[in-house]
Amino acid sequence: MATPANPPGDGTRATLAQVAARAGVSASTASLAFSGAGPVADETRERVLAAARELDYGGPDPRARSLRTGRSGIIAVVMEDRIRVAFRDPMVVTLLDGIADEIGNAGYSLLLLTDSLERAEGGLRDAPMDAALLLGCSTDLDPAVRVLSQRQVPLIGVEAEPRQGLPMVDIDNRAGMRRLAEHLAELGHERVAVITLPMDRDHTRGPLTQVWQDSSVAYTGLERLSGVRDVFPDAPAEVAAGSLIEEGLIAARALLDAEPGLTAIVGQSDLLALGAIQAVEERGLRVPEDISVAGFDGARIDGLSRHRLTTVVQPSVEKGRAAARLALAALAGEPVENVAFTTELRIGDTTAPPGPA
Amino acid sequence: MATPANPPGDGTRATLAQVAARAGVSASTASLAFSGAGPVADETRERVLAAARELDYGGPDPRARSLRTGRSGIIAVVMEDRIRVAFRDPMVVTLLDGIADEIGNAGYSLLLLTDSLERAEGGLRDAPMDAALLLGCSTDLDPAVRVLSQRQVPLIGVEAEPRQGLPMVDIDNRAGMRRLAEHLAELGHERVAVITLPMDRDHTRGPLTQVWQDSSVAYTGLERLSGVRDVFPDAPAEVAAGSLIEEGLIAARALLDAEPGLTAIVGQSDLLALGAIQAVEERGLRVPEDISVAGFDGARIDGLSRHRLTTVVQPSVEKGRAAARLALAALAGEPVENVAFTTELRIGDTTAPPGPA
DNA sequence: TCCATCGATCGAATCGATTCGACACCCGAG
DNA sequence: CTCGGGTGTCGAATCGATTCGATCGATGGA
Repeated sequence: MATPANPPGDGTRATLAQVAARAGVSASTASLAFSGAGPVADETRERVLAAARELDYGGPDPRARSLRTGRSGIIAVVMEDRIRVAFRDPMVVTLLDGIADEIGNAGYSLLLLTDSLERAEGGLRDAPMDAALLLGCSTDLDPAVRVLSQRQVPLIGVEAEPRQGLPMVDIDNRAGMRRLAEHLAELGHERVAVITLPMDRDHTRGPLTQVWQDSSVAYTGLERLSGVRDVFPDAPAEVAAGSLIEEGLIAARALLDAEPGLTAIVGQSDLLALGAIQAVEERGLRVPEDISVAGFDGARIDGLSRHRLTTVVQPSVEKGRAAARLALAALAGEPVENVAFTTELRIGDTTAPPGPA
Repeated sequence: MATPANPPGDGTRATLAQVAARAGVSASTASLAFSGAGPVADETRERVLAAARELDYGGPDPRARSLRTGRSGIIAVVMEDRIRVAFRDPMVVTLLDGIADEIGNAGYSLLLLTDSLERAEGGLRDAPMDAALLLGCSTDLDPAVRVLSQRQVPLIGVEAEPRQGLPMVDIDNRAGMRRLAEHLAELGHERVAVITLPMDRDHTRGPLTQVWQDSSVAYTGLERLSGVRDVFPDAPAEVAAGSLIEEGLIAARALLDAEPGLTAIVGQSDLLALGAIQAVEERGLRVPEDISVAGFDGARIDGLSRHRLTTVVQPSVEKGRAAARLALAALAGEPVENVAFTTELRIGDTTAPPGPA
């Protein structure tokens, strides 16, 4: 205590070895004192911690630790879109929340990556990570998958296209949509149209063409479409440029123009459906009396609408948790298996029997 | 090519040394071949890369690299709330987008941390990072600041309470709100009320009391309040439990009940203001004819309202970029100085002279 | 013809911890 | 009195790269 410690703020961090020296113990013992692994006398531990305090030592360097242990304590989430875009979708946010919570409880932190920018350095190629979760429904993640599996990073997919050797978390998109479609059919609807999620990376709008259906870039969107067409084989579909209210509005306008006899519109997400409601109402029509509208997700969207949307509820937070658990299992060397959640039809007040028109 | 390389998928990553050996060069040369620093003959580089391919080597291990170089390539963002909550605020999302974009361009990745959980391991205490950005307006981040400065991690604050030695990015909350209040005064308003951001960590609702104002837990909220009170010294204020539409709705109902003569409501965020509009309209009153409503942020909130909200626009993405640049500057050893952005009043159609009532 | 220079490569030290095996010591049981 | 079994501590090896200085030819100008 007489000798002045490291001049505070001299820029050079103290090392464990220095702390150990000052406490009069070996580096190994000091390490044990910090990590708690292995037996250390209380008195010794105290001395080490005191020395650390005097030297302003902030604990073992994560870099060195991770080199030695082979673990960085980081799990990455890879998204397709940039944050501003991706996070406008409440499903992405809740999913991420589930992931963060679960890995946080296990002592891991969340690294946010967007694959979009294939920069020379940084990101996918260089960032330390113990595992990665791939978000998104398109095959656009292919390059990311390649880079990361080359790095031998364990990968988990969420709503990704099924792919050899990629464990996944998914929901029954098709069955859920089929149940919704059946609900509409039972109400008596015959002319039903769909607003789909984006079908290509360019986020092109327009009527869904055969080309898109074949190229199968957007797995989730096509699955949900199939669910509706299981019941209404000829249901027309309009592709939106994003899962957003205003996109739903745009797409619904197009549908209302192109399909005169329409009695119901199904959005592939709740936001799209809300946009559709706006489109219907701006024409002076009523929901559900004149046109029924339904969505998908069960998003809790606050204050957006007077209606309680009929929708297919998916357990988004749980999906995130499950994906995180899969990653943790992979890290623990346990076997990982695909996880599938089921959805549930929630009937609100936006669907009703078709009007007399 | 005759000798079989590492059995693919044997679980053990090849090392740079093995690659070097196979290519018949030293490890140093192999390192140079990968990093591009230093002169390497083309032919040699080719041989190294070929060997890497044969051994299925995915590039230098980030853990080892970061130990040696002292850089992890990670910049952390520390938030107060959990993701699900924080990301409902569009300002947080755009801010984060700016940050991610800027640090991404510099080859860094973004680590998302919430300080809330002071777990024994993981997170603030253990995660590798080269710098950290602190988001949020309360002094609740104190423990986080302590832990991180002990670790000698360079810190940058965003909308944080001014604090000794913490470089910051901020906006002129008070001046912006003052200008908005002046706009209302010019229109002839005299009875103006405010809906404030949460004032304590518990997110307590209710009329703003002196206790809250003194404890000064919510820097941004108090600044914005001062701006209004510069013009309307006695403006009553209702504290919301979050920057959400439904919270604005709740708070505005309380204000409308408690303050009969009210002619204008100022929300401290656009979401709060939108809630206020709903509250006004659900009483059969019109905006702006009967009651004017204004917000703060200039958030682009899609499809939420028929109105164009009068608001104070802040450059949220730029704020994020600036914070990121500050962090990068700190890492480069350059001097970092506080950055302040100015806001701009945007007059929409939700403010008008007070009604004849 | 000689020496300074540059290009290409290599050896060895280093980053800061964790961890395995060994060692000394003390206790109680036989 | 001795031996087995904990405890507490230490030494040394190790994780996988980066990087500094040295070496060695070849080149080119004087």
